[in-house]
Amino acid sequence: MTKNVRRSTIADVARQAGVSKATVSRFLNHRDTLLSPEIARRVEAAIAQLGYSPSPMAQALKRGRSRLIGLVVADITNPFSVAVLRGAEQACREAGYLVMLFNMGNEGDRESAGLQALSSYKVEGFILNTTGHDPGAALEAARQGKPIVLVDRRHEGLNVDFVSLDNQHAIALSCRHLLGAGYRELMLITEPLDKVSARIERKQAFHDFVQTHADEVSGCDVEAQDQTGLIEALKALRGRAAVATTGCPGGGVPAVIAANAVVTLRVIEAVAQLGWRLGHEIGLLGIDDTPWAPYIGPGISTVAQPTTELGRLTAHCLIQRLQGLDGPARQMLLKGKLMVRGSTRTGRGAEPA
Amino acid sequence: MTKNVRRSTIADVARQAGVSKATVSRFLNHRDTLLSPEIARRVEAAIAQLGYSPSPMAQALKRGRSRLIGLVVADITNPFSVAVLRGAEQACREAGYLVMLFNMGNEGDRESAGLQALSSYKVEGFILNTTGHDPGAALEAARQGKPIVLVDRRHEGLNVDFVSLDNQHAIALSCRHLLGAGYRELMLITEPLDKVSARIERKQAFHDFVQTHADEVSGCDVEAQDQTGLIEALKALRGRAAVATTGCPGGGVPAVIAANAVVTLRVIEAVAQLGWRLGHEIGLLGIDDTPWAPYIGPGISTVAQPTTELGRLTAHCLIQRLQGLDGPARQMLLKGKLMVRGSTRTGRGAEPA
DNA sequence: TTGTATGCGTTATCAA
DNA sequence: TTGATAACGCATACAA
Repeated sequence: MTKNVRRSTIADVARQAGVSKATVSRFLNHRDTLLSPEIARRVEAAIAQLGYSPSPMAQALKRGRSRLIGLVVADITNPFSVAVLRGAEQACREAGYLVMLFNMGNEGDRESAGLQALSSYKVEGFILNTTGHDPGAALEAARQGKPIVLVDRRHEGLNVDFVSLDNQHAIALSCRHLLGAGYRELMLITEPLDKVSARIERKQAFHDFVQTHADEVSGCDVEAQDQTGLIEALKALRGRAAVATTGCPGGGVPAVIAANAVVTLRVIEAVAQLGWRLGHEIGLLGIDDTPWAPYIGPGISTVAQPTTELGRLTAHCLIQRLQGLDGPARQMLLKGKLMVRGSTRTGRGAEPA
Repeated sequence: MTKNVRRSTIADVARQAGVSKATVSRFLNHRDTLLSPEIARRVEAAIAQLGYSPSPMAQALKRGRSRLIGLVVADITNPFSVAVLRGAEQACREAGYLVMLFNMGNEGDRESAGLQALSSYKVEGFILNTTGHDPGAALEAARQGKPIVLVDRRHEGLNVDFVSLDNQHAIALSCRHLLGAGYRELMLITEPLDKVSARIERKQAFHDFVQTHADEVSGCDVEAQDQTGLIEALKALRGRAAVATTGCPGGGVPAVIAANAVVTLRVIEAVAQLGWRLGHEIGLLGIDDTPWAPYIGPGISTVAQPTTELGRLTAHCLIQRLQGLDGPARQMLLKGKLMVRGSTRTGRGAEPA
């Protein structure tokens, strides 16, 4: 009713229960040991009556720990980041942690600033989905023994738990599917590598596959900068495919693997501009499933990442470390799932339109 | 080099500068008044040497303020929420605030839990994008004088600053466009209203428009629950349109307004299942622009919300309140922007395929 | 203009 | 088993 709504403190509880603050604190933190049942009851009642709950701030000041987890993400615009964030936030919350968010908005050099800001709030650990271009503060945090878990992107020089899609597997899965669908001329399109580990790994995996299947396919890759470059690359690809594989089933139709959802959309745009039809003049398979993938043209084939799982797993790793788990850095790679749709249905078994 | 990396405190600075802690604190907080230049220099040097920065936690404990802003969002899965979050986080960061995130994952009854968790960290104010089904804690916070700003969704009984798309304008814009394109039979499809103000307002605005233009159009609305219900509604709509407007230019083609991006996707799916072509057998206009809208079928016409702006504006409102701005609750409605694409190009002036 | 002392809400170290 | 009491890092009323 009145205006004075000061949250009750440990002192209030102590007074109400007729004991000392120390006793209340003990009840809270070491309930099991050292407590006469009678006093315990009184304290418990007082806490209930006053609706008391300890101030995390004061606890943080005293203990140096805060029940806070810092989450810094390179670009919250990226739907993949959001999906991970979602899983991680949920898992943290369930474990009694709150998430402090720092979004770098793709300014790679602000990473240290973010970590420091978060550090000053005594976050207990970090989940990082960043480039690692600005690793100073991360190394510092690691050195101080603050647990860090990386999602999706490794940092070189930072040997900590790492959770990610199994990129090797995802690419192999994609390539095998395209092979099975009759495509013989493949191209991987990624954003500029820019030292982002996921991009590098996907490209490497693609190279590996093409190398070990050199008798069946040929492949190349492009780092898509601008839309005109992308269009040129696609034209060149189709030229090669026509020459190389005339007579094959599927008649010289090439296929593109888009290394993430952003690229997928750009390829879709380019193909539209060229007036080609997905699944006819060109095959397309995108890494990252999206809600709209089924409805573009004949449907876009994708490899779906288990995004929420990735987020949850990341949080769990961190929380285990927070609870004292020791041991070498772990690496947890989750498998992607192939979603076959119309954009890769040309070729063997399908009649060209 | 060594392991002991204790952040330096105000006491360290004081010792280093040969002054008292109080003096250092004064330098930090009241630099302008009360300071001999000589001492100021010494303190400043010491701070620089030690790389000192104050602990926000300790400050929060002392002042009751924390440079923290609590952001609670109904469902971070929703791209619109993310876009707003992005703008808000950015603006907060620029103003020296950090964001604590609480995602309710669409569990409407956890709102109070979120506010309380955030409150205990002494966040200075709240940005809410929630249903308001569980308003207890919000009312409590407001009563305590903690500023709250609502985005996109009003809470009844909570008379605070509110930032949103101008729903009335967006719907009128949509309707006028459809009218101009020759559509005469309109239908608004929303998610179940569920007391969500944005949905209610859009529906109301639609009714208003239809009423005041009763001589030109007829319209109805549907709350889409499941996919089969949606399909039935679409069939019925097309039936009505065929009967009502034979002979009209555009020949009895109806149009649908999808009240948000989620609904848009569901309509797209339903239309695909019916084997209709967007822009031919049916018109479609969605509220919320998305990166994929141009590439579905002939392109989906949309009304784009200025999402980042909404987020930034929301944060600015809150920060103004934090800086002491008084006065009645404000309402800031931003205009949406019409993006015309192929899904609404049938009708007058366009020849049916 | 500067320093001393106190308290913010906890936890932890001592005695009792 | 419990209770004073001293920190944690900072801001401020008061004294100097």
